[in-house]
This record gives sequence, C-alpha cells and structure tokens, in this order.
Amino acid sequence: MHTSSTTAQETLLEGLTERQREAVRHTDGPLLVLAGPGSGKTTVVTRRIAHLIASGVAPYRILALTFTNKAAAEMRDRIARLLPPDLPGVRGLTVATFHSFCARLLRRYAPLIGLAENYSIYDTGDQREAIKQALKIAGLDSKNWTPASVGSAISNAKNQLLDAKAFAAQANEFYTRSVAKVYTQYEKILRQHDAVDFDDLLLMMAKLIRDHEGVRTELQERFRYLMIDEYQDTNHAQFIIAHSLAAAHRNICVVGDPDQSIYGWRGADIRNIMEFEEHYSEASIVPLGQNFRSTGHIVKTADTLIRKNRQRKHKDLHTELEDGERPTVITCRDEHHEAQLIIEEFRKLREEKDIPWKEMAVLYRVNALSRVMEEAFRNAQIPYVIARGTAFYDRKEIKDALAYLRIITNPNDEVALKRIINTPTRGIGKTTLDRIEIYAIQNQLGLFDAMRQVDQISDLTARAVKAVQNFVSMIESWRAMEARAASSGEAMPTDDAPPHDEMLIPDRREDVADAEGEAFGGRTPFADLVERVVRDSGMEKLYRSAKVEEERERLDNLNELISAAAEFRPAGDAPGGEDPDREGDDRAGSILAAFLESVALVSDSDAIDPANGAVTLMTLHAAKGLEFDAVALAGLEEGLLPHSRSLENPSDIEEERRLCFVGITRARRHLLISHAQMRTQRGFMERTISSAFLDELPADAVNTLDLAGDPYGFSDFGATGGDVEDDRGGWGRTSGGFGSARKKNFPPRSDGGGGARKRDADDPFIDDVPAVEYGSWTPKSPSASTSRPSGGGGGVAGQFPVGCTVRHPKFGIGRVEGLTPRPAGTSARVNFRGLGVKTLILQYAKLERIE
DNA sequence: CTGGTCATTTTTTTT
DNA sequence: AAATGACCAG
Repeated sequence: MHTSSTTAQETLLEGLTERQREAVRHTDGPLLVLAGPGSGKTTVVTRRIAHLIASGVAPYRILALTFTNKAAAEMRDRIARLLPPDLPGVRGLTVATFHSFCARLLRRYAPLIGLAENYSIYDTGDQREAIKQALKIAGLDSKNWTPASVGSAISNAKNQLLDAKAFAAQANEFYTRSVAKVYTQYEKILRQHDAVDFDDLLLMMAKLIRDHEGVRTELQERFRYLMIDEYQDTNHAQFIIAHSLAAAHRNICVVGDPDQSIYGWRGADIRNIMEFEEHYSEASIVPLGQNFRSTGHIVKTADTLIRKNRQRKHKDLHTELEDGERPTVITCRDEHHEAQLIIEEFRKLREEKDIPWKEMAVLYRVNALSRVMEEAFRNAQIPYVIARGTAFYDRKEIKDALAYLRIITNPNDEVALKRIINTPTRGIGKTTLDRIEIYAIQNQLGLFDAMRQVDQISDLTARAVKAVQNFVSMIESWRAMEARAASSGEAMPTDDAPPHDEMLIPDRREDVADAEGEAFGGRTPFADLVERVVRDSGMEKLYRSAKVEEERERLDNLNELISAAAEFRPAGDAPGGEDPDREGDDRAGSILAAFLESVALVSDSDAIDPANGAVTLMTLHAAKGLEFDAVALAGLEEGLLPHSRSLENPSDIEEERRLCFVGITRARRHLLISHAQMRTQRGFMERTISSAFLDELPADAVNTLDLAGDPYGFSDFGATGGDVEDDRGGWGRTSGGFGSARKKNFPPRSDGGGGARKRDADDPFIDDVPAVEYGSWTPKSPSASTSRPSGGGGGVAGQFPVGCTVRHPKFGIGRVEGLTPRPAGTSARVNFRGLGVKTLILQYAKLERIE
C-alpha cells in the first residue's frame, strides 16, 4: 500500500522540470503558482491533485474550482487518467466551476437564507427583462437608463458584495442613488420570482459562508484542500468564498497568470493574485516561466509586447524550442481581403506543412468579425466551427422550450412565464395579460396563481378565460408528470409506454416517430417530459408546418434538446455531504432542476470540440487556455484591439494588451497577425488606424507585409454577375429568392451555420425585379416547401388551395403559396405581382379566385 | 389578437 | 447590418 503509493507519487513527477515538481510535490499550506502561457499549468495542477490523493488525501476532501465547464471537465478527465481506475472514492472529488459549485450549495442550503430550493437562474436576457420591470417600478425613464448600463452597475455592486441595502447606504450621487432605487426593485422582483442572477450565485454563497457559522465549518471541515484555477480572473466575491473556505486549514493552491487577466470588466480583480503573498505570508511561490508550447520568435513577440505594461510584476518568459518561423503582420485592404488572405495562408499551411484544419484558429476581439470570416470560410469550402457555445441555447425555440421547463419547477418564474404565455400563440394576448396582471396585483398574487383563478377576473372574454385555463392545466399536467417521474426512480429507462395522463392533446405516437430516431432505447422519463412539453405547447406543430425552411429547422433543434435531455446525467459531485463514500447523488432538486442549472451555466468556450476536423473561429476571450499550431489574429486596429471602450483608461489598455498577449501565445508555430485599412462598421465602410500594439512588436522577430495592393484579392464577392467558373454562387438570375427558390445555393455547410445569406447588392439581376416575370412558379413545380395538405383549414381554405391564382381588391393578382390554419382563421401567404409575398387572413381578405 | 411594416438604436468581451 | 420597439391592416 505504502510502496505502491510511493511509486505512484514518483510516476507523477516524471518528465517535469524541477520547478514543476516543486509545485506538484507541495501539499500543505498556501501555494501560488505563477504559470505563464504554455508552461504546463494543467499538467502541474492535475498531477498535483493526483499526487495529493496518492499521498493519502481522501478525494472528497479536495475541491478544485475553475471558470468554465470545459476546464472542469478536462481537469476531471486528466486527473482520472492519472489515477488507478478502481481507486475507491474518486467520485467524491469535487471539480466544478465557481458558479455551478455555488448553485448546488445554494440549492442545498436554500432554506437557511430564505431562498426557494427550486430557484431559477436568470441569464442576461432574463435579467434584462427583470431590470426593465424594475426601471418601470422605480419610475425611471428607460431612455437615459438602459437596462444594460444599470445592469452592469448592479453587477459591479454584487461583485463587491454590496446588496441593495448596502449599496443604497453608500450611494450619494444622483446616479448611484438612482441605480440604488432600481437595484432595490430588481432584488425584490428576483425574490418574488424565486430567481437569482449569475452574480447572486456568488454573492449569496459568500454571504452564506460569512453569516452561517455552521455552514462555514461544515464546508471547511469537508474541503481541506482547495485549488483554484485561473486565479487572476477571480472577483471579490470569489475571493471571499475561496478564502473563507481556506481560512481554517490554509491549504489553498491558486494558479494563474496576471498577464492573462482579461476579465477586469467582469469584476475580476487582478490584485487577488498580485497580493496573494500579503494574504498568506507563509505562501510558497512557484513561478513557471518556461514555455513549452511556442517557438522562439512567437515567445519573443509575446514577451516584448507584454513588457509594455506598466502595472506588472516582471516575469521571465522564455522557451528552449527553436526560433521557428517569424510571426507575420499583414496589411489588408478590407475585412473581405483579410479573410481571403487568412484563408490562403491556412490552405498553404495545410498543403505544405500538413497541418490539419483543427490545428488552426482565427481569433478576433469582437464577435462581429466572425460574420465575414464565416462567410469566407464557407465560400472557400473549408470546414470551420464558431465557438459559440451558447448559440444553441440562445435560439428562440430553445429558450422558449426552456422557459416552459422552468415554469414547471418554478411557478413564480414570471420572466419565463411571460415569455411563453402566448408562444406559440394561443389567444392570450396583451389585453388579457394586462388584466390578469392587474388582478394579480390587486389580490397580491403571483401571475400564475392569478391565472389559476381566471374565472374570477372580470372583463375577460369567455374565449380568453378558456385559453388561460387550458394553458394552466397544461402546465399542471406537466408538473404532475414531473413529480411522478421524480418519485419513481428517475434514472431508470422507461418502458415504452408513455405515462398515461390526462392528456390535452391526443398522444399520437406517429407524430413523434422522427423525433425519436437516434435516441432510441435511451429514453428517460425526463426526456419524455421534455418531448411532451415540445408537443403539448404547440411548438412542434408550429414548426412542423412552417412554410419557411429555416423555421422548420427549429424542430430539429428541439429534437436535439430532447436528445440532450435523454443523455443528461446530473453531475455526481454534489458538494457538501458528510458521507465520504457517497457517490455524490444528493442533489436537492430533481433532474429537471439540475438540467436547467447546467444549461444556465454553459459558456461559449464550453462548446469547443477538439475532435472535429475544422478550423476554429472565436473571440480572444474564448481562446484562453487553448493552443493551436497556427493562429490568425484578425483586426489589429485601433478601436478594435485595443477596443474603443478601453481607450480612456490606461489600465483598460493594459488589459487589451494582455488580450493581445493571450492571442499571440495561443500559437505553437505559425502566427499571422492582420489588420485592414478599411472596415465596414455599423453598415459603413470606414478607414481604420492600425493598432498601436503592432508598433510594440519586436521588429527583429516579426515579418511585416503590406498586401493591400495585392492583386489576388480578386477573389472577392464583387465577382459580379458573369464570373463563369463560379456557377454555384449565382443567386440571382434563376432563383430570385422567391417561391420555390430555396436558399440552398451555397455549398453544403458542415455545421448548422445555416442562415446569414447575403444579397449581392451589385447584382443587377436581383432585387426590385417583380417576381412575376420569373417563371419559376408558372409551371406547377410542386414547390416542396409550401405544399401542405391544408389540414384543418376549414371552410374558406378549401376555396383557395395552394397554387391557385387569386385577385385582391388592393394588391391585384397573386398566387397562393401557403396556408396556415390558426385559431384566428386560416392565413394565406400570397405572392402578388410586383409586390411580393403578403400574408392575409382568408376570412377577412376579400380574395377572389380566378381561373 | 396577429403579424407585418416602419422607425429607432447599438457596451465588445461572459459566468 | 441587425435587432428591438412601436404602429396598423386584416
């Protein structure tokens, strides 16, 4: 036993430098690891944890905190690989993000602080809604007070651990006093909704530890060894949480690099890492300056740049690798040219150096730059992925579905409720909602409770009452279903029988056939619930019958959500328990709650999947912690990098410089830095000024190349009209974007890039051309997309089948392209000559069928 | 009540 | 350019 762990310990030191070993071997007491880029930080951290375990520390006594789920997952994974697979108790190890750690503990200790266990987590969008409401109540004009600016003021306050009361107490200027008013209202709203925002997770956790000695000692008892990654990015609240946890045993190991602190705007306090030694005078400090990642010229470029920062502790950055290729700075004409040149370069690297696409990345300061890049990569037929992890969960249909799910667990989540109360439309319009709200206020009820008693509300049409009642009982039937699932062993796969239930909509399995497909066999009651929601809510029907392809794709996304639900397993390492061997399955809430929590806390960087063979496009922020053989750093222009918002404050400029430093140090061997002379911003093409950072790069380590006059930028889009070899791009002529013409003109995309097509404004053949002159719909091409068996259209619809020609008193002659039955009456999409498509309600529109 | 059109605005970065 | 908010025909 002892021998085996001794050898295990030795194995863990293999292949490390003396410095690295020092960090790995360290066990007790405070430790600061200053880890420069590419210095083997993750290796050191994971081995250190494995080493602790090998030295006899029980895994459940260790807590490692990161910033992103991806970092946590990777750490967990790498630690697991360092340990014998059968080691007992490994599952007790807690590796989590700050936010998810806090979220779970808050759930556990919710009653102590008067929080509902089933609380919702408000994302930025939800937060915005709540703040809007707060602004209204506080009586502030939303003209001068944008939800965003107030929101960030509130966020700053929360990061400083100032709650509304504390903030108000120290607010003496007009501005802060106003913010204080909104803040107070906002908090009230959150509490009424049983909701917390991201900052609350930290704030409330910090307060919980501070104010409740029992909790504090319990957690200190359990987590004897604390590890914090990316420590330079911690804010004050996180600082307090970490140090309260460590106060008793002082076994705190923090790892970070002040030069990579890029989250100051989010409240990260670089002093946390700079002053670590002042907080822990007995701390050991291990600087890791040797870079194992990048070749010499790249390291020198990065080092030279970062030395320009004044507020900085000097750190020696060096490499023993060969000098390698020099980074190249190129000047381009405009953003299109820039994208072209990057693509040329990547192609060359692939062909000549055999570098795979997945080892290449394009980095930029702002997401807005991704559009042009994306388009260029698509046209060039190079596989690419955009690191937008939230993108999936940002989709309207997904947000809607999640709002439905939220309302199941938390009836007081009114932001969710309002979002979906009439989506898809079910006849609960604004007037109805207003009346319900008034009733709710008069009777001191929550919105949902008010809806439960709609029949008590005067002035509502019978129709509206009925609609509301249906809505309420739909939600309640889901709730019943969820409760049943929760009580009957939820991890069990279901037998195929759908839970029998008071169904509002007959459960037609055939409808679902294609929703199942791949998820076959792995179905869980929870996935069934999600599916039910998608179906009962009417979303399925809505999108299935949509006429636009883009809309119909939303159904695929919803199916993806169902699959995600089927695969979802709550994180096992719920912290806080007393039982060492417990497998951590002690979450307070249901699977549903855990799912919603995990979904609320995903980040962009979580989505980066190294497995796929594609070039990665992402922001500099998202790139932190990653590395690639080849990196292109785009948009090195004043106003962009450094960003215009940072120009006033010298310390903000330093953060921009660090951002640039982070970008440079992502590259292993090839680095291309670009700027364009002209760039389209806010719809206008403007002249740019090259970034001051470019002048700070070492002249002897980089190549500079002015390609603005370069001829081979021809490849642009302007390739007007006639470019014969490009027969796939020709939007225009044949298609004209009407009728059956679908947007399939682009080469197939690897990833759901889908939309964002661009009109070629220069093409004389499209736009403003009356659709009728283009014969595409004269022949009876059974335009696959629009033909629908007009189901349930009812009376009038039969007279105007899809494809027939009609006359409208005002719009003239047109052709019916689609019919959509709605409660309000069937609507028809009619393409009128010279006017384009209009949507008309058949029963009102005075249509006349001709021919 | 719905959905289109028109007018107005834009904090970049993210848990 | 794109996304939200306000307004009116059907």
